[in-house]
Amino acid sequence: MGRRKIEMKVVKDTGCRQVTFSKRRTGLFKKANELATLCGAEVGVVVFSPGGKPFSFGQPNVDTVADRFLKLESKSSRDKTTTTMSKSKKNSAAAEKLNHQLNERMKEFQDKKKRGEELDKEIMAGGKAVPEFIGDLGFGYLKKMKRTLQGFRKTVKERVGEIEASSTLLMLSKDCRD
Amino acid sequence: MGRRKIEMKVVKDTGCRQVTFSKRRTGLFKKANELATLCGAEVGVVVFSPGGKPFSFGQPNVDTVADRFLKLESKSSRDKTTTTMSKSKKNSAAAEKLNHQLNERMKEFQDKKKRGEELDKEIMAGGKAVPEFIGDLGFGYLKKMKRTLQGFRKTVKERVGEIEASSTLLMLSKDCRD
DNA sequence: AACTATTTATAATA
DNA sequence: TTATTATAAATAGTT
Repeated sequence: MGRRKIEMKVVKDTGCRQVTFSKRRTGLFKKANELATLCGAEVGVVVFSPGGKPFSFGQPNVDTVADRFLKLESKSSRDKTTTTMSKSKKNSAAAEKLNHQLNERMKEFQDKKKRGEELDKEIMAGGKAVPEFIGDLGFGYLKKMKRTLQGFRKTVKERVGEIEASSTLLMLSKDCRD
Repeated sequence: MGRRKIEMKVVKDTGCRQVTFSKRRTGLFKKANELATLCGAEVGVVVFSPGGKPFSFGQPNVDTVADRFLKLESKSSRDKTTTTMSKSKKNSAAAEKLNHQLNERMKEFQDKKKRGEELDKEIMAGGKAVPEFIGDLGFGYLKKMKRTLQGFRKTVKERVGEIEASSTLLMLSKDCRD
């Protein structure tokens, strides 16, 4: 969207990143406002700069939207309050919750993927830089990181199994074949 | 940004407004993600459709960002980092940061995993409850969910491969064998 | 759900 | 920093 296409990774140059942050924050808020205006939707956006400075946009205002969302979340995690809902409504709500969780997880993984790529690049920088990089860390730290990575791999693998099971269940149901 | 320029007021036609809402919501979330990615910023977006359905995007996740913002009112913090670090210190710091992030995400993941298991139990409650549950959802929704699950599975599988690669790299280095 | 014709956002530049 | 401008990206109307 400019003179050149840019890679979707952190902008290295600090000054450039600052400018990009400022421009894109403005653009994001403008888009949020347009969505609210055109569709009569409530929209809340909160941005923390890398330096930790908060910026926000809200229609009708951020706090209202954030509160509404947070209350919704805490309510949906306590299903005891839904005793007056019809069964199909409850199921829909549960399904929506499941879908939301899946979306959240997908985003997490996208993020993990990206960060993993960054780590790889960092490690690989300069081709033979790996021993250097690792050399700077210390053995104790490396061992800890190794365990961390192993644990993480295990978690991911377990989760893959669970997802397989869940999705297979859903897909096995009739009327769900395309 | 389309065949014609449109007025910035609520779109009258219901169907058209629905389509606009969907397209622009997607666009807004994409922009939010780009801002977070390019600038290393935390971003949270919450949208309520005119019908009251909630949609959200968050980096690292909406609740965190929303909480941080809502609790901000009484606090202000700032930390200037030293720019005179040695290379090895910088690398250590970077690695530690990465590790910290990884740990944080693992915690998040464990939590989500637990919640997912609970949800699975809920769904499975009564043994034969699944077909019933699915019956209430509608085919269109199921198809969407199926695609979501398929996409998620693919992402997870890819990520497993990447994790393997990254951790193998680290583990291959000498002095890191226990 | 795809597909363009346009508009809009923005990366590089001044 | 602010303004300009050449391109990339988003999307309104269409199929």
